[in-house]
Amino acid sequence: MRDRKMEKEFEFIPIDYSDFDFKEENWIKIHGRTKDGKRVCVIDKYEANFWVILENKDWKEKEIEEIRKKIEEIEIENNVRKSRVLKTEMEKKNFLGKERKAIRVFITNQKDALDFSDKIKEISGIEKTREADISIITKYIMDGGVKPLKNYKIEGEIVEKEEFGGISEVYEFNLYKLNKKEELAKEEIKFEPKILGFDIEASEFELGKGEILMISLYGGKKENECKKVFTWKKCDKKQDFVSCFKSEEEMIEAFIKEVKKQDPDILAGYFSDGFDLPYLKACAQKNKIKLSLGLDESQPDFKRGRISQGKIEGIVHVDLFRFIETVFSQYMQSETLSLNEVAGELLNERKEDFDFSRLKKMEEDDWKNFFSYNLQDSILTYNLAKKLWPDMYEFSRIIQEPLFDITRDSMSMHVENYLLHNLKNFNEIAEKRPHHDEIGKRKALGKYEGAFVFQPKPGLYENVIMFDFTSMYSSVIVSYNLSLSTYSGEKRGTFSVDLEKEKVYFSKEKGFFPLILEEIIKKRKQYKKEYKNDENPITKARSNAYKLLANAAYGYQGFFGARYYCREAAASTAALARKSILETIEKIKKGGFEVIYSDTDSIAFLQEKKNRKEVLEFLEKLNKELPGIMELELEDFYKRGIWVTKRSGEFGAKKKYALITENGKIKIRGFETVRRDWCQLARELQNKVLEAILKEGNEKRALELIKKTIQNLKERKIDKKEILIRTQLKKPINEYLSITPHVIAAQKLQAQGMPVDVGMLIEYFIAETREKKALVREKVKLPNEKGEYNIDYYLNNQLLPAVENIIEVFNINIKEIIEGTRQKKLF
DNA sequence: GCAGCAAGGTTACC
DNA sequence: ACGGGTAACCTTGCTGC
Repeated sequence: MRDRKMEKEFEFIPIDYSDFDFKEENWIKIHGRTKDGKRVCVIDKYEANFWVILENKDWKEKEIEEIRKKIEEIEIENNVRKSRVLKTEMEKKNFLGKERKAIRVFITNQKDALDFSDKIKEISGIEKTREADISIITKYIMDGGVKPLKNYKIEGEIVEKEEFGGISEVYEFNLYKLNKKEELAKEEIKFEPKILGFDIEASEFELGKGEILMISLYGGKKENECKKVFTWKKCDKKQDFVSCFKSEEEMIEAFIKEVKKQDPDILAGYFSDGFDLPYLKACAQKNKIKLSLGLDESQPDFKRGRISQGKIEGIVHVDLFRFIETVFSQYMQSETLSLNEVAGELLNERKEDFDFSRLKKMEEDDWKNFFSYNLQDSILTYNLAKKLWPDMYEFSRIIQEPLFDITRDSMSMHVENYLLHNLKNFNEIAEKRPHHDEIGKRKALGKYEGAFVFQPKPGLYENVIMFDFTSMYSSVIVSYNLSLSTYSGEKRGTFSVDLEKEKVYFSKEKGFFPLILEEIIKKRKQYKKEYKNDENPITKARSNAYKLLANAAYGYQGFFGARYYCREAAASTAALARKSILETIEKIKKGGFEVIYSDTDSIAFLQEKKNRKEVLEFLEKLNKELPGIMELELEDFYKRGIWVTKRSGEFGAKKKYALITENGKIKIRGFETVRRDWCQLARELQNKVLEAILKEGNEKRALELIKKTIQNLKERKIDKKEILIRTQLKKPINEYLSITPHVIAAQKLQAQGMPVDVGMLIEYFIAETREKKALVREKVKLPNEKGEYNIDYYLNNQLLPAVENIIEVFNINIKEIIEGTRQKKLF
């Protein structure tokens, strides 16, 4: 029979993963492209299994046979199906670094693994079961399946229409049952995905409440291949990208048809998990049509989660907002992650303006603007997706998880998945994910001591040098072997760390977590070098992915939801990092330098009379004395630096300083200038004041700037947008115990009929009031409310606090200056 | 009624 | 439920006089 079947060999890029059950088997469906860009779907059988770890004792063969027999007899029956054990295999495995006797249990359906596991745990002699809680696709890849976005040579046979209950019938291309696969060398197939950006505009914000007014779709392999706005509202024939339809229903169907015609690999939206896609589905349902975007004609599937995840079969739906939020936000300058700001920062492109208050009285020109606005959103989304493609691609290949998950997982998940996919190199069985009660216990343990921060002496300094440790916490974990599997209750052959209340021990034998992390750090170095030799988006993304993984490893071990959570390891990492930085500070002092500041992994000190060569030689000497892979590097030489006092007390403020290099590059940390909850007026003034002082080395020009701004404020010359204060709403309005100005502003917003959601940035200003009011919140007004800004407030609560401590460095009291009585105090 | 401090709250640094 | 601790500094809210 078999030789009559069509066998074929082709090169293949796996892109999207899903699974299906057929009879008593789990199958993985992998959508992808051939080398020449044709769509194919490869299906691969997954032999569902998990592990049983036997108690640690001398086992007689007969006893084990009995246990295996008991396991093999277990059956599970639920509403959906009946499952059974297919076979068991004995293997020598490692669990948390220790050799263990383990039974691999093969079952008919991975989705029932936890149920089997529960029953098996009742058998005596069994210590625990593991890997029953790993998702089927992750487990398939862990067990040697086809890895996402790697290059393969596949030998397979065409799935005929009558096979597998007819799954190939709905497809317009071939499905192949995988017979043999071979992973090809690095990037033999140059793969550029076809991306489409999409965006909808609706009449109401609440899901499905209103109508979808228009849908835009933009992109292709090249720009402009698809450039469309679908609408059923007033159409202007002059806008050739607009297609008009008779109803919402027809518009949605035309959109689906266009997506099918374009046949993209990636459909990208911005906040589309939370808005565009579920809205589309709700409106399709309202119109009694199917949103059949999937390659198998299926509708998007919304997995439950904090925010739903919209999965489309065969096409990777990427919500760029989520990817940026979880992976990049901490490295971005943008104060919000709105499409406008993010596109501004990453692409130097902006959204178009549209006045939403026109929505109720739209005229022809308004519609024209609205269509154009809607199209621009899709263009930005497409351009962002193009820009971030190298990062998604590298993350997916390095972590070995499908694109869909890669663009949604948190950093802790990324670290965990990287570990899971590398365990086989250590013959390790994976640890389980903590249950609810375990998470509760972990959270209840409370905080442990963190980083050391040096108390700076306020002042303006010349020639400041900054050293910092490269990936400090990660290099501490690696150098001291700190992890769950190396954490030891015994003292023999161990290394000890003194924590606040206890002494903890770690084995000297290298554990898999520090070893995997060491590999990550090595690769980061290697690819950083590769990037420097060959600067392109791919080498940059590769180097960056390893950097992010290395930086997240410490947080992972201290995260209560982690499989490899180890509070002792996390606390020890912080303790040893503290010890290390304190020792280094002492050495720098002994080297004849004055240390000015230090936070966690960096040290700032004065160059004194040493030249740069001597400083670098000193750095080299320090490095030779550091343990393991720990490394200190030169961050930069600075021409000047300023540290100020706290507003309460005379001490130097931590986490607030500003530096300038010889080239005039300014680095500002912690000051109000970089805080978004201060008004623009105060931030800009502070920024200019810092710049003037750092550039000129004295306060003269800074004082002029301050006086001028205060004068403008008093003469009411300040534009409203400069005095707006923006604060994020962190929880629902009614949960606030203390009613702060931004809560009042949010209440007012709600009263105006605006949607108020957690996470929103609330804008307001402090206005003059007729009667004297004591509390700030009593003077709060929304930007669209009439009223004049409160001069007293902006002077005393915004401008002065922003510059007072900076000017104080020169022994000048700013209040006296502005009152005209200039007076220098004796120091 | 008000000073002084604690607590709540947000956003920064690394 | 989806990394950590350290720190500044705002406003409100309470206590005690």
